[in-house]
Amino acid sequence: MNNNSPLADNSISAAENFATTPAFSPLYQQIKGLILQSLQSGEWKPGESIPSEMELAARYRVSQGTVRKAIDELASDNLLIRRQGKGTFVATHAEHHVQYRFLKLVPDNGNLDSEGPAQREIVDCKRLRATADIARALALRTGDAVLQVRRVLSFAGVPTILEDLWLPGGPFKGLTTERLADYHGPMYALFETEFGVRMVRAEEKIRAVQPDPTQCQLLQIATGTPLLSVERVAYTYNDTPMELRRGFYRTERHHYHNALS
Amino acid sequence: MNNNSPLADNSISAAENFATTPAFSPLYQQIKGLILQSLQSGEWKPGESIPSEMELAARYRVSQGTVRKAIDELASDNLLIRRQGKGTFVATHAEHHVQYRFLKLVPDNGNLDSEGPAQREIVDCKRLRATADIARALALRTGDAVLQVRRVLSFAGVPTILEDLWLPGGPFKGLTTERLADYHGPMYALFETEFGVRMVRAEEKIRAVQPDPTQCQLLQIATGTPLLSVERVAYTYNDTPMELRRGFYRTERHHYHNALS
DNA sequence: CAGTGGTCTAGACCACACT
DNA sequence: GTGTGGTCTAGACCACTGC
Repeated sequence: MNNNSPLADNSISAAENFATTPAFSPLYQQIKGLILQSLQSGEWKPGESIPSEMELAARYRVSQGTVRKAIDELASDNLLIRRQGKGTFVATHAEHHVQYRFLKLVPDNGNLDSEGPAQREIVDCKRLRATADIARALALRTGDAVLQVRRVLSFAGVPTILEDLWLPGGPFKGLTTERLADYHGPMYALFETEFGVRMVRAEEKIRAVQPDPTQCQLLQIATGTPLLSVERVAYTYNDTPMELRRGFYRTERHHYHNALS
Repeated sequence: MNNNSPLADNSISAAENFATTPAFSPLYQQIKGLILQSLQSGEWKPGESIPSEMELAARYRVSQGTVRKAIDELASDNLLIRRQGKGTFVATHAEHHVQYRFLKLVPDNGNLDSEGPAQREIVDCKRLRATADIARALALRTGDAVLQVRRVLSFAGVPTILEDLWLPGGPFKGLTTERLADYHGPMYALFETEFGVRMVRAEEKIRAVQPDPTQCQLLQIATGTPLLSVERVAYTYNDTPMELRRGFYRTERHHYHNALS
């Protein structure tokens, strides 16, 4: 038996796998896991192309079709991007056409691009110790070091979003106000290039809230204007939470858009 | 050439199709369209099973793999549901485990089921003529007959959602307050069984708003309590809008949950 | 047991992008 | 032209369901 195979013994041939594996896992799922490992380890970096289907098939000693199915799933999870004739690429937040991948706020007329580039103003950035609820969200312990960032996003000159972010201190060691302020582009793109942290998915909890005085001042709104509260936890690979974000959106001329199916 | 084929001439064989079609459309996409037609025409009804992959392959004169890919896409669009060993079924809103398929409001602790069954109270139901904005949303003309429904949903006895719905008069001829009030279950399930209208996807625009006095009274809230405004347009097959719904959600103990990827 | 969907393979050929 | 992903086929066998 060929123990040099990158796959576990039970997967060297499909037939063996099917016949003998107790907790059955399809070959393509195992391939998917191996590809995921390579993404995680940084073997293939965001924006780069991964090896061709034929190469991967040879590497994993399976048919092209099996690799294809693995890649298909990763592509539908938005971890990879297929481009016919060119190759398969690692998804990134740094490309212009996916600028606002996780931002679902859109103008009532048109789209965010039609309002020109967003102005990003860093209000504050400091290190502190995690409170209980922040620690829980980030899978840390209470008192662990975290980074807190407050910023305001404006569209067409109108302050529209106020956000507080909390990041785990470890992975984001070295992040400063200056570094944030100097960077013009999606924050998640900076996280990728500077800290090797790729946000892969997120969950949001949305509420309607009354603003407090500070929020009113930063967003330049009257005290009676209700705000959309958007609490997001963003995850890297392996469902590891890497960011807690509390956003407050003005919704007089914008709305949060969601497609259901 | 076999003109009795259910497929267009350019699709009788894959080779011909590939070689000669000007606006190239993959075979499996065409099959997908044909299956969609059968769903739309009611040949296969919600909850029923469709023919097996082998049968469909014979019917459309393609390989099982091609049918499979067509069904795969329809299943990922939530139009069909595959069950290994049993068959492929037409999706429906009438099954218990998909009760709240389009409702994204969940309790801060637990899920909607943990709060017991929702109480649905029909406040109002009347026919009227479409205003300009309602007509636009439903692809009707201003002044066309529409049905307006107002209802309140309560969870654990607490009124939580106030909704106004507008439905096109034609497809929903015969819908009355009584019929709605007597039906205990998801409204979209009633639409399926009584009117043959299957909601397939929807889009929502979400805002934070200040409630008006009527809303305060129906939801039993203080005038200062901000509400989540959720405006939904729901579509049947062919992207035909079939419902406009304006919901107002209380978010003191619930939140709108959204997963991003 | 038979019938269904699910996985895997091997091979052919097409569409697209680059050079 | 060469190499990439995309489509299609035919056949084998596995896993799950229900008779």
